[in-house]
Amino acid sequence: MLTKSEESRGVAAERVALALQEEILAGRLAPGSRLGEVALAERFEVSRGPVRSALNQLADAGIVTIVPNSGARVREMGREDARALYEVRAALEAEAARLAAGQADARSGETLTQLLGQHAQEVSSHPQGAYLQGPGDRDFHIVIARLSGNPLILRYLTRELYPQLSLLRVKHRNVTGRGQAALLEHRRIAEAIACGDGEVAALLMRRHIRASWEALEAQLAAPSEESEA
Amino acid sequence: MLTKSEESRGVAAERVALALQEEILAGRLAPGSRLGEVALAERFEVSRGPVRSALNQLADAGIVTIVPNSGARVREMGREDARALYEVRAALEAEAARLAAGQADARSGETLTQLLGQHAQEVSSHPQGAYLQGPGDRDFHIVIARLSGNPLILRYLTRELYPQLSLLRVKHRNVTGRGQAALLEHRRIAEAIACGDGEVAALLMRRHIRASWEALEAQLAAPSEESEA
DNA sequence: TCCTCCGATTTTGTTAACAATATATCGGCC
DNA sequence: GGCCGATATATTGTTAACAAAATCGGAGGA
Repeated sequence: MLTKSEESRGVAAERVALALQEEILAGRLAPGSRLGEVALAERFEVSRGPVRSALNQLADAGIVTIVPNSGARVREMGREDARALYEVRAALEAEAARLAAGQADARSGETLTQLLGQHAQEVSSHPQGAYLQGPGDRDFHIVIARLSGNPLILRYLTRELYPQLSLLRVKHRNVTGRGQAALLEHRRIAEAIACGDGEVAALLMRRHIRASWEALEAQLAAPSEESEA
Repeated sequence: MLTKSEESRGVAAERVALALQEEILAGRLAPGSRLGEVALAERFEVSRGPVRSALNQLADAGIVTIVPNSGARVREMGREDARALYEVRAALEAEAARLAAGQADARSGETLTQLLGQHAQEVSSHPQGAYLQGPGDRDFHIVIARLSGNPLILRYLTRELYPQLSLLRVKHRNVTGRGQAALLEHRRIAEAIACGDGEVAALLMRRHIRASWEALEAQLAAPSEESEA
């Protein structure tokens, strides 16, 4: 199962899509920026065909919006978009936790506790720090999605939800910062999964993501946020 | 919010995608069939560009598989694919039910009971009949997704999960046939939503979909099913 | 008889030019 | 001076030709 095979269609298109996604998620292309096809084609030294394909991919990933006969722009996420995103995330990750618990073997719990050990180090070195932002936290959630044995969930998370979450964080730098609390919640989730208790794992995961949402929502209040109709 | 605006990109592409999806879900294009670009371009009297775009859309919807440098085929869904699909469906629709219950106003419950009244008529006219298959049952689930107030869930259901479910049913004609039971379950779900009891609504919805899965899985045992690695 | 290698053919990936649509600018009019 | 309409520009949608890759068939040899 090639990780990149699905819906790629071409080498150049893939290259452009990857590079664009990287730039958008790094914040170098601000939300709302126009993404003209000719400009992109020149920048990446390809034709407009692959650029078109790449833009469609990114539109599916949810980080650009395409208006027919008008063009593509970096997506602007409003408060309602963010809320909907976190609701879907809660549902899918809670399901992932439930399924992972159902398939818990000895190796699974070991993997999780080991991962959490690494995270504990990182958190203690950055006392009130990032944790949640980098690939650190994400790894925990992705590992659980893997353990769930459901490739569809893993695909949705990595290809749509997480890119959109990263896009959300472009506007609000250094969000969260609730590293300690998150780590503790991760521990309890891992424990429930290791015990094979799917119901508890799902419940804790749902709470964990809800807490993450509430932390973000607090920061989402002040800035000017308006989603166009 | 234009219903078709997202990720369409062009009129011809949209037309081809719609027509192809219709043919695939109607079973006229069997799973595994090759979808050569030139052949499709000639059939629809357009160039290969829109055809390519349409195939990418259908690949995102999950009803065709694209192998780079090789081509597109109508997707063949194995047992594991079906299981993963129903797991995701359970998670998303349970969440939709929960959210719908949380936003229950007077009008919502009325809409649901009215819809169920129609369904009851249909079921009684087709005693042991279809119900689940047509747009009949689907409407119930889609209405709940609408009531959830989460456009993302609605989008996933209509654009990815339900097309894939239809594709599953291509192989196994006249599946389910548990119309009476399903209708009863729908009634109880609607009741929970009308009462504003999100937890119960989510639980009942999850059970409902699990029952649907088990009915399908029973029919999935006999036929030769093998998903390529 | 089976395997391997090579070439021909078909199919996808890419490109550049053409057509249609939307956006912006400028002149006229109220 | 402000608003409306027509023209001009720029951008997307589409097409057809070109290039590269993969598949298929057959010839040659073990």
